[in-house]
Amino acid sequence: MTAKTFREPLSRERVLAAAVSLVDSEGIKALTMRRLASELGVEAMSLYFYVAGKEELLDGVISTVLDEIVETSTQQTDWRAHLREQFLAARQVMLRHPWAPGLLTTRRTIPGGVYAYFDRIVGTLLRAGFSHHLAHRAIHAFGSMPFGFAQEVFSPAAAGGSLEPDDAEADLAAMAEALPNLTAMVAHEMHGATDPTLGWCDSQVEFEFTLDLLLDGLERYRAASTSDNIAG
Amino acid sequence: MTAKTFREPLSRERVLAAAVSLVDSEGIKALTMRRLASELGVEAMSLYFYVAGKEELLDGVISTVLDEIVETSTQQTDWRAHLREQFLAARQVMLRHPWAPGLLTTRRTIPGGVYAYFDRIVGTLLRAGFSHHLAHRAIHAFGSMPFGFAQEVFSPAAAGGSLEPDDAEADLAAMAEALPNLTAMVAHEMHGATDPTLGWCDSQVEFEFTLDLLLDGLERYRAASTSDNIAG
DNA sequence: GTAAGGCACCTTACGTTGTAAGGCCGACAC
DNA sequence: GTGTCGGCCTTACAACGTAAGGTGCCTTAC
Repeated sequence: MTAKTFREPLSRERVLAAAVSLVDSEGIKALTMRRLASELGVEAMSLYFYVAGKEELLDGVISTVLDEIVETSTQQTDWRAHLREQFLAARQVMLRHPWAPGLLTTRRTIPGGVYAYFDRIVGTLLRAGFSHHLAHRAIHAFGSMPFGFAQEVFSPAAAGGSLEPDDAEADLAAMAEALPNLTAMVAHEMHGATDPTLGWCDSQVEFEFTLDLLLDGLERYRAASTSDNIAG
Repeated sequence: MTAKTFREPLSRERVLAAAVSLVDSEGIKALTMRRLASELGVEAMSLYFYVAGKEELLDGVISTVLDEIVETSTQQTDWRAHLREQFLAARQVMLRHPWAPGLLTTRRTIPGGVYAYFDRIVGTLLRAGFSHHLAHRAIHAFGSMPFGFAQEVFSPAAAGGSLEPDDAEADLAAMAEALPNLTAMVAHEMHGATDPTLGWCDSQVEFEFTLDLLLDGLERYRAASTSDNIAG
């Protein structure tokens, strides 16, 4: 029978999916051609039939993750609610793949699908009455918000490392002296935390705060430009 | 004579400085232990006398760049003007080392000096009347602004790559069809550009726009909290 | 003087990586 | 049967980070 030796034929999709789940479970450093191949029950060089090389593999991995964002849809009609939901969904995707932001920022080519994704966002803005000019600025203002990782620049755990900040908290008293403002802030925040189990910093809340700060600020510009009829 | 064979002794500073200038001139991929060593007229293993390994070398490179930011000072007294100047200076540093943002986001340990840097920022906010809570939010809201690379998530040239977006502009007509909003936006922006030589997108202007959007939004919260006396 | 010790650097070697070059084999065409 | 070709494998190589240990020179002690 062929059943014994039968093997599901490879495909670009299978390779990329395997890569994503490998990185999810063992970190970005585990993603080597040999390792990925063995994960698929295949030799390393066989992968080159489906991806041009390691770089293209990484681009593909990113695109696969981005597709997860694009697939999310929203029923919201108000532009702010729409983008808010969109960006929060993006954040959820990135929380599922904490390594993705770091990988994305190191890509030297813009992975396919990014343009289409941004086109949709610009479309939302234009339909809401944004001028092209203000839409452009809005895209910049959002920064990495569309990808859901605006203020998580430092998230060592996400990159697969430990959370220990370089011996910084070895001597807490010394830290309080060297960093009076920071320690005071943390102390106040811990004390005032509504849910102590969340720790002193709920990054979901912070994400939404920043998001609303930007959306509200842009709304002010939009309202002003449409009433002045400066819209481009 | 010793003059002929004399060689300036190595030091951690010299190694890191050489690493920075090597990456500046040839990109992050050129930074290998062997290459860096040869740049210093030395063998690869000799570097291990000054840095524990490649990872620690990269941490050191980042810290060296961050030091450039910390060294900048400002005379501004208004909190907004102060932070604005601070962040704009950070941006200038990052423009000198376009590879730094990408490297920074991949670090798994928080390089030394980052805490001190943020402590100063928090101090500025507290002195301006920010509550600890709002100061905390402000830090999050700024995202990567303190490092000067908020909206430059995609800057392929910065990573040492080419600017070609993956064959995307191979067929401009097809692109216009697939990405109507984006192409319309670019078209409008190019037409309305005050200085055509800058291209359609002056990222310095965009950086300042976003910065002011955040600063103005936060100022509204600050003013409200101090007048309500919720501060603290 | 000379011997000891150690700093600063070098030599060699190993395992791992990405990938170029080419081989093998079953499926299908004629 | 013979050819063609898609799909996967074998072999090989250069470059990487770095462990282990060696070497030469300078300082210090006596």
